[in-house]
Amino acid sequence: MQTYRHTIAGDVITVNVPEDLDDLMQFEDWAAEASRRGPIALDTETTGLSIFSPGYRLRTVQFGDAHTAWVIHYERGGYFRTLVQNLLSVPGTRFVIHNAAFDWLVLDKHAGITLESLAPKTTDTKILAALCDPRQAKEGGTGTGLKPLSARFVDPSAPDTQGDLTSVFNSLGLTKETGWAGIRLDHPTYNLYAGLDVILTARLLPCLIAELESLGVRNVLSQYEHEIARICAVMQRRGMVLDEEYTRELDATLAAEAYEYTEKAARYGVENVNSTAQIAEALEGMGEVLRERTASGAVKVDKAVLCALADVDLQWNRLDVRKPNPLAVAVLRSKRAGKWRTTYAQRFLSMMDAGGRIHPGINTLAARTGRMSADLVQTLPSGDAMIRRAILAEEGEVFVSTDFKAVELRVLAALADVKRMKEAITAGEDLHDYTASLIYGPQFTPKHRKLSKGVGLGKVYGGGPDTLSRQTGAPIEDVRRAIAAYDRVYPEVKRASGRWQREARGSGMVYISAIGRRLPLDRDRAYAVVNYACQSTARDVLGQSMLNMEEAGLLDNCRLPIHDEMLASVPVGEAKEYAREFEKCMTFALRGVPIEAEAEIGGRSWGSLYGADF
DNA sequence: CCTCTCACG
DNA sequence: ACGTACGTGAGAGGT
Repeated sequence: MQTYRHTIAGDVITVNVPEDLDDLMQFEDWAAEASRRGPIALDTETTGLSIFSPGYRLRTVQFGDAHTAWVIHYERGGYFRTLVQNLLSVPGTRFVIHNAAFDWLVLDKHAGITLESLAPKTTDTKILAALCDPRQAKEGGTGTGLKPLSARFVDPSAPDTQGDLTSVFNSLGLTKETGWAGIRLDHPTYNLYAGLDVILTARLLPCLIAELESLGVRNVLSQYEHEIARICAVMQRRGMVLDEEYTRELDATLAAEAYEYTEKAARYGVENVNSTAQIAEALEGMGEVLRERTASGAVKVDKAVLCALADVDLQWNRLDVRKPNPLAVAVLRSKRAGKWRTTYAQRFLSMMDAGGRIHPGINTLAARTGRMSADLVQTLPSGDAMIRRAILAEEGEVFVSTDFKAVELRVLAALADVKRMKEAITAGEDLHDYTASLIYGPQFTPKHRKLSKGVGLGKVYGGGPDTLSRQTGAPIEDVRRAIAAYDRVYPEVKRASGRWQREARGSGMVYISAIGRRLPLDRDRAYAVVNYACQSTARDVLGQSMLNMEEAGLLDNCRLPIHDEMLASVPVGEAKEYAREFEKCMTFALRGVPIEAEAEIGGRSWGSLYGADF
């Protein structure tokens, strides 16, 4: 047995690293005893973060309580492996994990322990921490990482070992990326680090439970978040089919386009199309006047500035108000091709698993409002189907996308009890149509509706005329008229904003959402409470729908939640029936206000829902 | 590591 | 007193 001692919060703790069968039997005895006392802290060390990439390995599995950690070298196989699998399969043994979804998926994929079996036995300290304070560290919160939480609740010096391990990697000629796979399994710092993490997790649990108790956060909210985490982990494990051949062609096409326009930009003296300083200098040399500045005082050279010089709107439609500047055109095209290639095509290929699938990681509590985020696919272009075309439904299936209808506005109508909004919704009127008629009169066009949608949403979140006009492209006079009309028609919104801000000030600048979620406000932008309340409740409306989907047997079809939408893969012959089922799961009343959804049936590729013909 | 830019809801 | 859009992930440049 290798044994390490360390001090945490004044206590000497022990990290045991079993080396033979006798050591493992001691571990077994400890585990039997520890599981009777309470949940066992659990963690894994692996070769990296992309669980589904070829060659990925599970290296160690750690177990522990507040004073003792056991680092089991799973990679050695044999008894090391079977003992871990046995312990994780014992009925009734509970575990506490920090960021459980990651370890669930690692153990599911690489140790044969299904997430369906492990999730019901798990408490996730990251979820508990997010329910105490959902803010990231840079937003003024504690953050929800194990280290910052341990520093606050357990021991201020707890995070120091992290830096030690990075310097060990460096001293071995390894980096932050290669270190996890390359370091020797018996390296002392590696094992100490691995052991400390479970001890910190074990110590964090009672602190966070006490914190939640004192803040009055109900246990059902925590249980609900654990269900959502499990459901999203199932979707992440499934992943989506990548059209590899198409993606490779796309990569080549975008490379050629980027090359062509980078060359053109170079003729005007711009060596690097991503350097705003170079572009500004070259444009000014051509006689263009650049008036806009960024917050830090630099010349602003963004898409809006370049589009104006290229005589196109933000959707690249020709404006015909000036002669297009050829450098602006070249920079726009080169930057877009380059970004789309690296951020989408190449990233898809690099993240593809051995079966040709990609697995977007879902963070179920990413935003301060509780909104989820997904890596890899959250922000694929929607105006052009080229990128989404690379992602496919299952063989013999098609994509169905079911969207809520104006969910944030319906939530607002429910929360703030907005009379005319509720009447319009109940009467089956389209809220954005209604806004458009307020601004443009009954003869409004589809383009008017689109502008009105932006104005309507921006307005309720506190946007002013300038911002709303800039964001939506609607003329400023129209925006002013819309704002005046809004305040007349929906006076309850402003009143609710004031009331919610007062409530928050009375409880340490925290607004408590409809389901009891704590939403901290920034003192100097308390008006954001309207956005927080709507965004957060809309997130939980989607969360409730996801529980409904699992109940209806649709979880295996679900692929990705996207704020107000569920993307699903369904058998081509039964698409209509599935579409109705998804709509049903996303339809219910919120304080008497109907929440409704509409399914769109596409083809095999995700791009088919955005205009692609496949 | 911070800033800027750009993609989405 | 008045007015303020909100929330993400990701790549590249520059300090």
